[in-house]
Amino acid sequence: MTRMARRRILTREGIVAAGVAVADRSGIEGVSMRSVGKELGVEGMSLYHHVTNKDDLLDALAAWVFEQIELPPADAEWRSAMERRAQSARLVLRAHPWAIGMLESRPTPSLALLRHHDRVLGWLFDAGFSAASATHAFSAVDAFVYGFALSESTLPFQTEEGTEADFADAVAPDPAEYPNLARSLSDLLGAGSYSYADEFDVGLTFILDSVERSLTA
Amino acid sequence: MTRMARRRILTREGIVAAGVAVADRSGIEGVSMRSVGKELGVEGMSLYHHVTNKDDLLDALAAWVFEQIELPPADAEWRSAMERRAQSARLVLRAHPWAIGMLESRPTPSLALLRHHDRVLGWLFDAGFSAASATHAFSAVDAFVYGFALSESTLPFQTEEGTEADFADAVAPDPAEYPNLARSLSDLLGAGSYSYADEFDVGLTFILDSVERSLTA
DNA sequence: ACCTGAACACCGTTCAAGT
DNA sequence: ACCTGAACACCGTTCAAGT
Repeated sequence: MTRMARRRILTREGIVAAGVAVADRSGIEGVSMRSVGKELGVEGMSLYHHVTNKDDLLDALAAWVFEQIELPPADAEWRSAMERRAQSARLVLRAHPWAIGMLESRPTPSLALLRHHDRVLGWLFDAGFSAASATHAFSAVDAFVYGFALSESTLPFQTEEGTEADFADAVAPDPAEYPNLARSLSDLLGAGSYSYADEFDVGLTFILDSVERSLTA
Repeated sequence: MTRMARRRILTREGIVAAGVAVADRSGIEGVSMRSVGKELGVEGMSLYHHVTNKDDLLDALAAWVFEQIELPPADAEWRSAMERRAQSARLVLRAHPWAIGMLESRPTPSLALLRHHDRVLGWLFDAGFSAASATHAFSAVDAFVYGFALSESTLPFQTEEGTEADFADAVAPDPAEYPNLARSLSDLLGAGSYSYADEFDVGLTFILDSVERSLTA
């Protein structure tokens, strides 16, 4: 309609950026060839000149999110590096929750993913981990990070907003039927400062403490 | 067509069972009102007399999967009970990977979920955990279990089938570019008996060891 | 070379119509 | 009361047609 919509520039990068914008706004199910096209002022069918199909576009979205994760330098100390990477991954997945479950899913891993994994293993090898124990540490931390992001994204309340108390009021489990749930909620929220977000650091520390112990043992 | 298709019995349970069958066969994106209807020899529109809409059907599928998870008795010892529950959850999610990410996601938790959570907290309270430390243990284990199921479901090779070596041959990272990845793969697979599935027990032990230590400390 | 419009085989959902 | 057929507004994708 408007003369602005006429652009000669339709690139893969631009399409990915538009896809991220649509997904952030309407979730992954809101991403269609037509909706991403509209975001760029173009028909959905035009995208097929730059991406193979929708699956290719989703691959590109997953790779984009993965590249947002901060990766400490190769010579970093293993534990703080694992921590920084985990914290960054969690923030990225909280900002783009539609990406959880896409990250490692695609059959052809992106080059960024291979580089990323190689560096993580590097930290651990430098610290004296064997291949087996490095894999143990890596697998446990990643499963926890992804799972936490998954739990956080599907939680009925939003973290980081102090609405846990509102949530408790809304749910209010019958103490006769669910005594432990009721006790847990009243203890945690009665204390006044509970935040589910803190569970991330606790869980990560559980894992890294055991990993560290297994190294020095 | 056939006279068999005429049935007077179209129940919510039957619809859920048909939905599970379709999802197991074609994934969650294969579940449509029409496809589930066809599974029952009925038009898709007929389902609306027994489920509110597709979202309601998906809620019911999530609840069904959740109920498949084995829950040890209320008086079980906390650590072995947590372990059995985690192992069962993992097996259920491996059998129905389409359910990962649906389990805790729905705004109205099923009664089964509340009962389940209440019992888990009960084990921990009986062992002397505070509300805070019980929540720490619960959150960490669940994030790990869900995340591991997620990783496992998206892995390029199938676990429990010994195809890890085939996978390594297929990927074969360039040792010049990804030295740590190459070393890791050759060390693990050279030893001959690597199975990604074992990482589940290792990671779970990492977490439960730290939890146990925090209890007795 | 790049974008488009029509077409095809699908969706979820509504609703009037059948039994 | 329960099931259906047509209809609506969507999908992904193909392909001939436009520039």
